[in-house]
Amino acid sequence: MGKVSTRQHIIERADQLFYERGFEATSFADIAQAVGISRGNFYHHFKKKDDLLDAVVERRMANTRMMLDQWASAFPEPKDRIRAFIQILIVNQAKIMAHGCPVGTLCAELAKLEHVAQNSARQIFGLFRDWLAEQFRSLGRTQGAEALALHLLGRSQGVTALAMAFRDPAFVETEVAALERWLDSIDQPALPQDQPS
Amino acid sequence: MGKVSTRQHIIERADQLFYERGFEATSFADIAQAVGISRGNFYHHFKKKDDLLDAVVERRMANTRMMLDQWASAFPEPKDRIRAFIQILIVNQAKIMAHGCPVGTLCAELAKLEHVAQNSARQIFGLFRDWLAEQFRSLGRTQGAEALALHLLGRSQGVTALAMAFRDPAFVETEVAALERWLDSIDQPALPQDQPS
DNA sequence: GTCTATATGGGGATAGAC
DNA sequence: GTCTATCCCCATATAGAC
Repeated sequence: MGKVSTRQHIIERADQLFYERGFEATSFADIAQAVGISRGNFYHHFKKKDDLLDAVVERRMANTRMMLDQWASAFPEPKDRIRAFIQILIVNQAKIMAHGCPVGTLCAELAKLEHVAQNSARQIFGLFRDWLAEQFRSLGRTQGAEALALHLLGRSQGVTALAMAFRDPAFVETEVAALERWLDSIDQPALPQDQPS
Repeated sequence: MGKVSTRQHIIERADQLFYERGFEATSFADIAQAVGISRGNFYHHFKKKDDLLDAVVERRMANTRMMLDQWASAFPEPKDRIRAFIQILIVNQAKIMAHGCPVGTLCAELAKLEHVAQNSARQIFGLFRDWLAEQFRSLGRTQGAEALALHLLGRSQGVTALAMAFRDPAFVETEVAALERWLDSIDQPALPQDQPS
């Protein structure tokens, strides 16, 4: 407690800078300066930039899991849990208008670089997809749960993309309201006690 | 005719490479090689990389205008025009899964770089927004036309984002079908001959 | 207009002293 | 674990011959 390790400190700052400026555009000099260490010290903790990227992706995975667990604890109702997901767009509105979605923009950048870490980055999306699908299943949508999850994930990605381009808070709020109406309109079938055939 | 100017050739190749690899990740050496000229010759045509970016954005603007005009000529019905927009996701499916949307990914990259060309890039989105809004207005949606346009633009951006991350053709097709159902469900009010008050 | 140098700077990465 | 010093490469950009 109190003081985090230098390694952890590097990962945190790199996470932030990769998000704000992008992976490639962030140099070791940038991170070293943000952390307050020399560039040389850097290589004691991470041999290659890709190693650091792996650590950052791992951190984001862990943080995502924590956030999803927290929502699950805080909200017993699946719809409230899904609403919490939608509300990220409002809670992080300023950051999203400035730098987009951390997951989406990283995946896009790594795809263009044909970077090996593409697969790990996509798994963060996978966490959201699976968690959302679980909530839709709890709502009785046992069949199309994954499609619903991907639909919602896509809708939120679309909002972040245009939020970044146009920087219009009103657009974000309009779309969030539309998403919440969409969620409310999801029919909640009676619990299937008897399953035909 | 026949042979395009070297300048034009550079712009075309840069356009393609900026899309496939990203703006920053594409070097003059890459473009020079693709065009088949020396790096030195390059600077005869463009003093700075940013000048080339401007030219590429201008080209994309012009190409977008041409495409929209072409759709307007080919389809008299607004719904068919909007359908043509939605169908880009199918027509360019392979490229989108590999490199995303050319406009969205460029805007995202420039936003992170805090690049001055951000404003020009966003105007490409503006072309789509305004053209789509006009189609919705033709459908009788005189009030919420722009919101509908942004909604559709956002939905399509969301599809490209997840298409790039998951590379799942089935997802794209499912979402395109959903978008077409959404479009069909847009009520087409009777032409407002008498306007209250 | 096109080429071959070349200048200059920044990036990732290493060696080795403390 | 942290530092300074350094290597090497590649990027943008320039100068000047053809």
